[in-house]
Amino acid sequence: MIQCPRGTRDFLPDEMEKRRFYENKLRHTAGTFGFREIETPIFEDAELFILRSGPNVLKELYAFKDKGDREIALRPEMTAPAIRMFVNNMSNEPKPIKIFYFGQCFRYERPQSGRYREFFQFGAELIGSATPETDAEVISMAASMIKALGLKEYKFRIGHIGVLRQRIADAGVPADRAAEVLQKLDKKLYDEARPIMADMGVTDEAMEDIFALTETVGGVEVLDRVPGDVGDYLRQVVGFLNAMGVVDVEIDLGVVRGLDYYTGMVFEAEAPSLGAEKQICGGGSYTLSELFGGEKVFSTGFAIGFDRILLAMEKEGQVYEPKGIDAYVLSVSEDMRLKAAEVVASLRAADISADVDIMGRKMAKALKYASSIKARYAIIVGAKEMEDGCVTLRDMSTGDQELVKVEDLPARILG
RNA sequence: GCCGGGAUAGGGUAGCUUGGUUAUCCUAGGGGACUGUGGAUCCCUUGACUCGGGUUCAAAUCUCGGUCCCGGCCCCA
Repeated sequence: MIQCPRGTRDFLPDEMEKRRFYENKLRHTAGTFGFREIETPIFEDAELFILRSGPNVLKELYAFKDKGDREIALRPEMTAPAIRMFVNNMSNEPKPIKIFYFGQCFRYERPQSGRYREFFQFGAELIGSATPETDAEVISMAASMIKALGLKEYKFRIGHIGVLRQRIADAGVPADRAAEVLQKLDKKLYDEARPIMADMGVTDEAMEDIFALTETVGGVEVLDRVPGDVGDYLRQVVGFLNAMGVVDVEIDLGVVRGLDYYTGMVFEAEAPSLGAEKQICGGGSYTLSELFGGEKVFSTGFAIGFDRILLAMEKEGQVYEPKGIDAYVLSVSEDMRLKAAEVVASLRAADISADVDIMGRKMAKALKYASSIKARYAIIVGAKEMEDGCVTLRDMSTGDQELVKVEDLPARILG
């Protein structure tokens, strides 16, 4: 027997129906914010991802040479492809550009709960604008999406990477070693950060200032402790968020996020119920386009870990009931089978989801099957009723039956 | 990449410590009892020891390795 490759999954029809249902909620929400869907290739030139994330991503990339000796990688995320698309095809479109995407991504990592090698991301990018409203718009959409999915327990945190980067640069950390320091700060490993920073010539006083900054956590009032433009900027972002009804956000200047290209506001959402892999959403403002050969353009984007958020919803007890079909047609006797085929075809033509017995089952078994596929109605095609051009319409949940003319069936079922 | 726990019909399980008939039970699938009415009952039937090597007269059981899953670490764009 051949199993799925490590870290991949099969989605059976019930699961797939559920996933589509929630995907479409996300698509719908994006639509209400004026974002439009795009699709990019599942594989790209490996260089695209290395440019974005640095050569160290290579070890977690599904990368290979194709038959034309091209270095190819399965996409590990979709921001870089989206921005590549913008640079190649959309740079002259009126700004701002609002796009979103949903699709699978691939990372060569050890799978664990909420982490797969093939996983699904929903993301959006707002390109060409750099105002507080831009950031608020994006955060607000992310928040609306989590609400639309019905997740209850989650934490939303907004920070600003620019102020932290500036502060550590001013303190004497060289640009090429900033990532090292930020990584420790992200985990609040101050004791490990101290010797590293001391080695770079950062004074104790400057260090403690920086640590205090990353400990700036709480409501909007904590921004009073952040002097200058950044404090004002984030206050404006929060102001717009409040105006749009997003109130349950926390300021946390310790939100660091991994990559160099984030320039300003950054945010994350996590679901505490998930354990080690609890981050369900992450994003921020950045510039990437110039890396891919375009002009420098400010953007704000985010991505939702679709598998994780579904897992979190499941842990909260949210269940999705498969819809089933509208009608199941069965014939009472052999000589009615052609009539049954006509009936089911007429229902389908009327845009009703309808199935018909094709196994020659007896009525009892056919009804049992209709029940198991969650048919709302069984339509019993028998010789007696057919003399008057009728069939028996049986409501599968109540057991009520009535005689209905074949031509009246669609209206009766849809009504 | 590191540490630990696992894997028995489609799903859920018993058996493993102490090797020994035809591998347990529930559920599910197919057929029948029921000749024009489902979700009940009964009967028949389908279907599994993760894979490979080793020890042994004999391995689901002991042992080694691979694969996959789960918890955690690293990483997390």
